[in-house]
Amino acid sequence: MIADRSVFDDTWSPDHLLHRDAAVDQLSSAVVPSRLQRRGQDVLISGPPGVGKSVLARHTLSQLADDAGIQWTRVECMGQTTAGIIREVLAAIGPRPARNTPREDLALSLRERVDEPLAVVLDEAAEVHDTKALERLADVEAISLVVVAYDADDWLAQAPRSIAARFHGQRIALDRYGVDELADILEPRVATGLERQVLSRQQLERIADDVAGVARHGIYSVLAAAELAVDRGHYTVREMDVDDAYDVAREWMRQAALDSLALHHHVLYELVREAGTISGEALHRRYETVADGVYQGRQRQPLSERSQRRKLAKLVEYDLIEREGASRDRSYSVLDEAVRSAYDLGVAVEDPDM
DNA sequence: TATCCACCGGAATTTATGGAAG
DNA sequence: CTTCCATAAATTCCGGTGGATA
Repeated sequence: MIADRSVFDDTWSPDHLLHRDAAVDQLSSAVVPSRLQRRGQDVLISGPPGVGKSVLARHTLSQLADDAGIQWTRVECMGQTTAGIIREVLAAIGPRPARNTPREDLALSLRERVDEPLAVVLDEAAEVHDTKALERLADVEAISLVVVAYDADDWLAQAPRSIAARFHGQRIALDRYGVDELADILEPRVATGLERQVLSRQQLERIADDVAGVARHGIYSVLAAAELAVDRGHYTVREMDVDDAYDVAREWMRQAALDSLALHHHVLYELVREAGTISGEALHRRYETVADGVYQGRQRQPLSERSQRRKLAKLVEYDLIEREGASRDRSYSVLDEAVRSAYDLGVAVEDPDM
C-alpha cells in the first residue's frame, strides 16, 4: 500500500508548486537582483501555520539557485540567539566559525565575506525580534531578506522602522488552501507515495475539508489513513481509516516535537501527563519528590523551580501541554495523552492518593 | 474588604563548557 | 599546558498578581 514514505516528509517538495504560481512569480522577481542593485529586494511571506510558507521559500529559491545561480540560505530562527543566526549564515557561505567567536567579530566577518548577492530566508522569524540579528543582517549590503512569519502587520510593528520600510510593497500573504486546491496538492503524493487507487479523489477532498486547508496536517493524514488501512488488513483506504487518521497525524506532529526536546522537558511532560491536570504548585512538589530517582545515574541535575517553569513554557510553545490561569490559579494539562516520552523515566505515582 | 502569602515570569547574575592564544 | 574569554544554560532576585483568610 505504501510505496515511498519520503514523499510525506516536510522536506519533500514536488516539481511544481500547485496553486502558488502568483506567489512563486512574485518571490522570484523580487529576489533576483536587477543590474542596478547590489542585492535582491526584501520579501515578507506571511500566513497561518501549515499553508506552505517555508515550502514556498525553499522551492522558489532552490529553483532560482539552479536557473539563475542565486545564492541563498535558510535559517531557523526559533530559539536562536543573535550570534547563532549570524553563525548559520556564515556557515552557509564558508567554514563554520568557532563557537566562541565574539558577536561583533561575527557581524564584522559577515560584512567582509558576503560580497555577492545573498538571499537569507529567516524562518519562524517572530523570534528574531528577541535578538539583534535582523539589524546585523540588514547592515550587510549584499544580503536581501526573505522573512517568513505568521502575521505580517504584527511582525512589521515589532521590527525597527528602518528595516520595516524595506518590505514596503514586497509582501506575500498566503491563505489556507481551498478544498479543491489542497486535494490537488495531496494527489501527486498519493500517486508517488502510495500504490495506485488506494485513495479516491473524493476521499482526498474530504481530508482537505476536514483539515481546514492546513497542508501539513492533510499530508500526514493521508499517510496515517494508509497505515491504518494496512494495519486493519484493508486493500484500499476506507472511510473508517480516514476517520481515525486525523488524530494519528496530529499525534505524530506532537510526538516529533517532544522527541526534539531534552531530558528536562521530558521529565516535566511525563509528570503532567501522569497527573492529567495539575496545578503549578503541585507540579513543583511532584518534581521535587521524583527528581532524585529520575536523575539518578544521568548526566543532568534536577532544576530549580524557575528553570522548571522555563521548560514548561517551551512545552506550551511546542503545543504539547496547555497552560491555564495566572499566578496561583495556574494549571497544566497535556494535549494528547498518547504522546509519550521515549525516555524510561519511571515517573509513575507510587501513592495514588496524592 | 483588607491583608497576607506563595506562585509567576522578567532581568540580572552565576556557572558550565569549549575553542583560541600565549 | 594554562589562561582567557565567548556563548548558553541555569539560578537568583524581585515586583506583580490573585486566591485564601479573617
